[in-house]
Amino acid sequence: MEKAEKRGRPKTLDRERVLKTALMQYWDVSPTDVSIGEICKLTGASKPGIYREFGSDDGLKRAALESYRSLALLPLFDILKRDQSFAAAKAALVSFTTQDREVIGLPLGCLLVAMRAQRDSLGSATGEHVDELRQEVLHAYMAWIETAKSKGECSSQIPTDAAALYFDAQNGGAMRMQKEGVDSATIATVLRYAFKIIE
Amino acid sequence: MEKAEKRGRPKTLDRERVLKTALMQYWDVSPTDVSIGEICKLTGASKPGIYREFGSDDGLKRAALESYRSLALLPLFDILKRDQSFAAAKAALVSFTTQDREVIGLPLGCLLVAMRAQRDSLGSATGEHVDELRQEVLHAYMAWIETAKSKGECSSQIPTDAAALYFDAQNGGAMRMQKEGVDSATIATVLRYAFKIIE
DNA sequence: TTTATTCCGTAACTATGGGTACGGTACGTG
DNA sequence: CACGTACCGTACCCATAGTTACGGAATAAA
Repeated sequence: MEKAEKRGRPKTLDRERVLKTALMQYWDVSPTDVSIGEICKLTGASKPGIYREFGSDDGLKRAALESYRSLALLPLFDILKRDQSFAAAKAALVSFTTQDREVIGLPLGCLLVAMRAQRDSLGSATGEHVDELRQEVLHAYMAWIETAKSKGECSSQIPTDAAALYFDAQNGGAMRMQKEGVDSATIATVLRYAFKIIE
Repeated sequence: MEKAEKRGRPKTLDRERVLKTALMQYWDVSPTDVSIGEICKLTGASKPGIYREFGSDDGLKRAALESYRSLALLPLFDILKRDQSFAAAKAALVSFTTQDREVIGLPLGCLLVAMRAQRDSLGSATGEHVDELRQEVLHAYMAWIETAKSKGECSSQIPTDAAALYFDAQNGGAMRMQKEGVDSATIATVLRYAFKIIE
């Protein structure tokens, strides 16, 4: 229904493989310390091949970040949107954040957190997408908190936007600790204390 | 007593100026996005001059970080060591963290936080100093918390090391928000909520 | 089989940045 | 005034990384 026999030389570049490899490298190493050449070595692709597919280094990073959204951000949004008590959601956040990454084969830390820290060293397309995702995350927290407030499960004392920044900061702190080698149990302890405050 | 008239051509390189310029650039821009050449342009020094004085890029960064300790970390330690109530210290931390940087002529954010985020891209001397300062910060928090516990101003429920990580994470989050443009009032609100939890 | 088409990948180009070789210069000393 | 000393800075080296020019190869259509 789609792979109609096209003219010309067949494409051999494995887009998915390049994209996944780039994502994992950016995530595991650092978005600014992985070169196109490195991705080529790891995937067997050629540099012009990658440029044809993604346009530029910026384009590849942007595409990888978009993949990251599907892979790591959507599950977070899912927890926040799920119909459950505020306390249950907070507990789910703690487990989600501190789950054993090795078991699921994903790197430590958070790519969005890393990219935010290097916002100014990124290309424009990637940088702007970072901003968009950050807004999306904050909006998700806000919607969640508003719901909790309306159900009376969360004090209306704290402004919703400040609370969203607070939760986002806690998550960012946890991701950083994870990357720096703090054990999951300690991170979970810290998070549970952090999440007690808003209730 | 010291500046005995030495033989040879007099030194013209202004060490303090280079050091201060480097510190401010690393702090304001990013420790990994400021080249030696840039420092030269800004100070009028020559590259070999800087290499003679600091040995390497790593040496200059390390020296700048040490300056940062005196300038920005010591005041923090001072607050934590001061003989005051736990609540007063927390309030002092909030004001210290959210003080108007423009007034005192210092960049936004925290150089140590930025360097921790790029730990692996730094030279060995700088990287190791980052680790040392991080330990020093955590120890300062721990000593402070232990004192508060002994005075009964802080619950002994939470493990001291987790509490130290918690305070450090809050400070890091605040520094990041500041750098991303969140206004001081909002940051202060977030911090006050964060600091309520431990009491 | 020829042609149009589409993608391939080697081998460059260019810019940046850490680092230094080396001839020169400004002093005190004899 | 010549000599030793200590620092100066131009001009270069070299590695890395983003990017592309270009000749070639593989396919469908004519």
